[in-house]
Amino acid sequence: MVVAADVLSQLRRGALEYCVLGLLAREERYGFDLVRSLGALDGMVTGEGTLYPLLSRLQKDGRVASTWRESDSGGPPRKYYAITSKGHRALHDFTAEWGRFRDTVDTILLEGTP
Amino acid sequence: MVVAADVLSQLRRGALEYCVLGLLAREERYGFDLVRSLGALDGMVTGEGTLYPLLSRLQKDGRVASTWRESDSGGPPRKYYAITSKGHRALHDFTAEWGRFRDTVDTILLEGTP
DNA sequence: TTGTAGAACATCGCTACCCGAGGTACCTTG
DNA sequence: CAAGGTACCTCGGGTAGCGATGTTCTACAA
Repeated sequence: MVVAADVLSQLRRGALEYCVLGLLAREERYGFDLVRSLGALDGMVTGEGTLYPLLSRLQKDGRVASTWRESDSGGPPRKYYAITSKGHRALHDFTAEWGRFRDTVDTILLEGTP
Repeated sequence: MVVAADVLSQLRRGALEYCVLGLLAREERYGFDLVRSLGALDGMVTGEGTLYPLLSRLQKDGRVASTWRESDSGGPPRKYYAITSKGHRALHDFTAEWGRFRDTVDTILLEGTP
């Protein structure tokens, strides 16, 4: 029963998807690289079993587009993902939702533990 | 396919539990009242089908304790929930986790959409 | 040449939990 | 007594994160 890990696992739900879009909004990325990047961020530890299905979902919904490209440093080819205009719109909408949600949670937590 | 509602539904996961603890940290509450209070908060719309199982879980884990009390304005008896010391500790720990998680998401979203 | 290691992709089954729908009991009011 | 609001609860479905596992490709060492 690893408490903190489980708590974060639930917190990531819904947000992780848009964090990936946020990273892709800056530059193209391939899946394995995203796993490592997210793993380095506080509270965003993920594995491939999470990210690959997530990326498939994003592509299926047209929020990202992918292109295969050879690795520049050996190894198997990489699948690069780029955000689409639909993805940009989704990210924009989520950012607004997130702001409201975040403020609500902050208010409840801070007023609850004075 | 109601987009915003689904997004929020996922976001609430994990956080809702501690928002309830946060509300209970201020004063005792009964379930139905919590449903109405949360419904009035931005991004926290919930139903009884969400809240009652959640309260049962909290009690099972010893983070809240309940006492039946008669209604002071007619109607069926109410089950009042109070936060326990274990609940306070859990809330405290989560608040720290939440702070880190929130900042990480904020950073990614803001840097992604300049 | 073989084999070992790492990079990079993918899928499967498990689990947690949010949610709508439905159900029961209590009390007041007409 | 019937109707409606209050307040409790349960069930089934769906979604998404996660560990385990598998596959392919390249580089490099023995």
